[in-house]
Amino acid sequence: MEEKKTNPIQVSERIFHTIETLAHHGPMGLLDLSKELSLNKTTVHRILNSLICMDYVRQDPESLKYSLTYKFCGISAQILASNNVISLARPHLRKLAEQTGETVHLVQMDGTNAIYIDKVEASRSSVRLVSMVGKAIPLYCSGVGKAMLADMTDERIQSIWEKSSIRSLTEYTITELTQFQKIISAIRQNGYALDKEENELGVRCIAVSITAFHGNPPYAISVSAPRDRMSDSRILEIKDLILTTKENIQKNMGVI
Amino acid sequence: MEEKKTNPIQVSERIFHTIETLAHHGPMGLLDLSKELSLNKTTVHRILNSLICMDYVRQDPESLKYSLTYKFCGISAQILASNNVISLARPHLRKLAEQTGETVHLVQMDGTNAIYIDKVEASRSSVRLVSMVGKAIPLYCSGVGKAMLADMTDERIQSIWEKSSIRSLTEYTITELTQFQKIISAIRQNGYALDKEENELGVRCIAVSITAFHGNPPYAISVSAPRDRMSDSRILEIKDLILTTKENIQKNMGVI
DNA sequence: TTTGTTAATTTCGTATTATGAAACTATATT
DNA sequence: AATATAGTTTCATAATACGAAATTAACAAA
Repeated sequence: MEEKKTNPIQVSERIFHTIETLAHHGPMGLLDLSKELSLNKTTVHRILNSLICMDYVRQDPESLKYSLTYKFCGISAQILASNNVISLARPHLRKLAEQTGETVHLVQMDGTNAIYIDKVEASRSSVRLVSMVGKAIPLYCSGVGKAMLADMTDERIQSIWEKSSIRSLTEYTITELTQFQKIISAIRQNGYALDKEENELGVRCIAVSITAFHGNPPYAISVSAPRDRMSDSRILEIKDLILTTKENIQKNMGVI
Repeated sequence: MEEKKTNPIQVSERIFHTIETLAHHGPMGLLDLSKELSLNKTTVHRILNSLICMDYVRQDPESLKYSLTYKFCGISAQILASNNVISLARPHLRKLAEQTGETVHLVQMDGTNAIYIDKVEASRSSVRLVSMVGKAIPLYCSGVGKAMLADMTDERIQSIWEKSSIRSLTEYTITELTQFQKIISAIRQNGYALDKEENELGVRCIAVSITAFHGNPPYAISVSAPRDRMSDSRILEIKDLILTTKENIQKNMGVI
């Protein structure tokens, strides 16, 4: 039984709760915030002023509401810029997006989630959620997640399955381990994974893992499209393109 | 004389210094970090553990080095997603990128800086810095910055000029206020601003402001390209396209 | 104008909390 | 075996963050 250590700095916990709440709700007033956080309003006021001092929060002089500044985006940009896998994979993702005419994603495994670290939108693709980059998606219900899991041992997969909080996101989400294991074997045979509206209704995607080298975490790429543009026959076309892209990226990364 | 209030929470200051240092340096060991921050190593260790508790920092079990997690990118993504100007402008930026074949940026004014809040790369454009989004650039030495400044009063411009820390980033950077004011008048006449390698050698760009409505901050868009592809005659071609884009975005935003 | 209401801000005595010197552990190096 | 280097843990104490209460500000109703 894993027991999470308690946070050694009380304010730290409170500061980041404040930040996360602001990120989630958008601009908020002091009282709303303190109610939401179950903290004394003085405490929240002090925290906000501290964040304002450092330019992470700003208060609108009109409405007096507090909100996060783009300084967080600056930190995010630095983190992403230091990831050379992104710049390495980028040209290949572009080519794939052009070939398929659909949106292409690059994700990195992180705990029980996959995190979108890059995306290339094809010009004809429909407008989807802006700036997915940074968003997390559970491994068990995403094409990219399953593609990465298929590279791991069955024990590892089961351990991750148990740590995940399995929920039906759509009527197609797989929530039984035995069924999931069958799908994993299929992925191992085919070399690619599918997501048929398991995560979001109306969206299908095809994904392959990128075999990482030495200390790197697992990566995966995917091509996503509305169901109507992603028939079973279309999947077979894209399959070849995405597998070639995988080969090219791995060659470029120095994987044999 | 503006005196910055001292931070009302000591740890808060220290926590964000730690985060910023990690963002800048990448993975670091405890002693390196504590030297860099001029803090007791126990203090830094406690801060890091607090951040690890909340999953903002991870320690590599091999090298024992600490680094930031993608959780910051998640916060950044939420901030950007809540900005409806981005999704509103996106289709127009795409069209412009396609028409020009060059990289198009959307920025938002923030203090004495412009912040990149979106970008669309054209397929043929050369690979530049990955994920600029979130990065800040000074107003005085960027096309987008000058485009936004030209919309303001001369007093406001001077006040921002004085607050900025003017430095020559390249041999073409303008560092004299009188010369700068002449350029601003030219922008007001032409309706667009230029950046001829004032910010980065070899890169030229053409920019226009987006007139914002009610409480919104100023925005601007730009087309950037290597000097070779951005001759004076090419600028005249792009000028018409970017001015039309400006009109279209403003119509779409409800500005008359 | 006065009264009531709601929300943000400031003050200040005090309990709590973060601090950091020192001790400890682990690993590598001479 | 001794020395060096880096990370981790402990604990008495000084410093800090806490929050109840008072204050200010803006607005609405009587």
